[in-house]
Amino acid sequence: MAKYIKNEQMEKLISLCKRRGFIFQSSEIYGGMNSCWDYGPLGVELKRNIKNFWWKKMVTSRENVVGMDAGILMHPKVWEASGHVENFHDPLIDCKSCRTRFREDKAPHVFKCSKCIMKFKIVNGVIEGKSKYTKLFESTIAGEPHTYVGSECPRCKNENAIELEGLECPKCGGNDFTEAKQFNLMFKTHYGPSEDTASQIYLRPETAQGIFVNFSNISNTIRTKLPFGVGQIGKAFRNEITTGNFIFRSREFEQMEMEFFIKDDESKQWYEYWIKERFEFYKQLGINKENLRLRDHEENELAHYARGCTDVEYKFPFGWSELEGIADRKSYDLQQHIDASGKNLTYFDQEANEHFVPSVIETSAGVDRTLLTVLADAYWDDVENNRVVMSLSPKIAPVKVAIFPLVNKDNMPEIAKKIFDNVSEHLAAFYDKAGSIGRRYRRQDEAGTPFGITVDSQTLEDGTVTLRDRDTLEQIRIPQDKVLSVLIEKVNI
RNA sequence: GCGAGUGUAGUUCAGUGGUAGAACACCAGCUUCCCAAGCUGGAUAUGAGGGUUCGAUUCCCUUCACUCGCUCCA
Repeated sequence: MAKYIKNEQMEKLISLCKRRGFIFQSSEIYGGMNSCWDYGPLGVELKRNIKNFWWKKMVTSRENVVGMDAGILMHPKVWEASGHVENFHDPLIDCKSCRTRFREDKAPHVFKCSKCIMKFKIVNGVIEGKSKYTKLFESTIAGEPHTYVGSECPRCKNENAIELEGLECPKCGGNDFTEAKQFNLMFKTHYGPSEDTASQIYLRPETAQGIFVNFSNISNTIRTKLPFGVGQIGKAFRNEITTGNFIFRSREFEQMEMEFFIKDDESKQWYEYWIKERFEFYKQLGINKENLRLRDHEENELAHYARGCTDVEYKFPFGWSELEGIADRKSYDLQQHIDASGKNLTYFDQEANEHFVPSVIETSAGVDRTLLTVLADAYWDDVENNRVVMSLSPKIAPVKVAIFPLVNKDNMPEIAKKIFDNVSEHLAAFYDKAGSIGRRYRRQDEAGTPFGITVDSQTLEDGTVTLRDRDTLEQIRIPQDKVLSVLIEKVNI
């Protein structure tokens, strides 16, 4: 039941996005493309406003952060060094009896001893059952399930005795599976017109590597000292096995990433600083803080090189989901490129007179996810007034003000148009004279336009117009020559 | 990719082996002095391809998309 209501909430939002021109399905006239989305007139403005806000907060307003824009196409060796070629795939198997598909390494592994009756099961890296033998075993062996094979039996003490009996379906308990199939998550393409294997390259699966491979270029040109950061916004591509939840997970998406280079002994302080900053960012976007939370990654969730990772999550209608990850990656990424390229990607500390590889704190956010968050958080049914409202923050609203003549006569359209011409040079504005005033207000409520200016008969007498607030419906009168300055003040709150 | 379900105007829903209908939304005109009012008129749909049939939106096949689950992550 609860699930039904949640889906209904998403469907309302998706429907509004299409109706008002925020987001359309890609290639709709050809039947649509699976989880590919296009941003319409309102969507593109909203997205651009979000990216600009991030850029301002993370790059231009900071003394020690600079920006860059790397290409989507990069040398294939970048992805070997980063570990994406090797690790960015999933071995998946299907249970033949219940047809469930899951990751081979995450399935329960059943092991037995070839010399005695010892038998045990590993589920999610933990030994099931707590006999004295399994306890003994747990303390001596750790890691991926396949590393257990060939170890000493804790019961009969025979060396090289443990072997894998088989996997067990976590759903039905069956043990007959299809062969593991590798799913590589990187998009392949060809560089140049000939499609031989030598020309095979990848679309970047993340923007971060563009920053790491340019580390020397940037640190040499900006002449700044540690700590300093490099921010980037751009498209990334992943052949995800499963996509969905509207624009939440798609194969083409946009990231806003910042790599902050530091001395390793300052990592804790900066990690905590950026977690706080990034959480604050979403609040400043106008997101209700009740719907935001931070979640520390468990030890077993962490990549082997990461010291810590914290997610910013939002409570979507489909559940709590990740918007951004803030990670302490130590010096892993630069070191990988040093090893692979043979180039010296170190930093020279004048005071200590030493070269070292900086550590890095990464903040990695999804543009599309942030946009979905903003939309989901702004949406509400104003039942009392029989309307749907998108309470977008004026900072990011696609249109800041709509300007109307109350009725389509008596010189009101001409006056309103004049105000529009003046305002639209400075703010995103919209002019509408058709239909009843209530209908025009409703349309702007759905578009998330925070303010409405209406020219009425009193304007003809004393030169004042009404200023309507989208959320409260309250109206005040202001002189028509003050419209622009009042709006600018309100939008830049 | 696998399994289950679903595809009719922009949206929500009817309906039929024989010319596809409504409500709301949309557009135009009239009207209208503040929150989806009214009047008149208008445009718009059987996801795509194939098969069976005199005739298919309806029956069959394929495909595409959507929803849920497995999985992954920004």
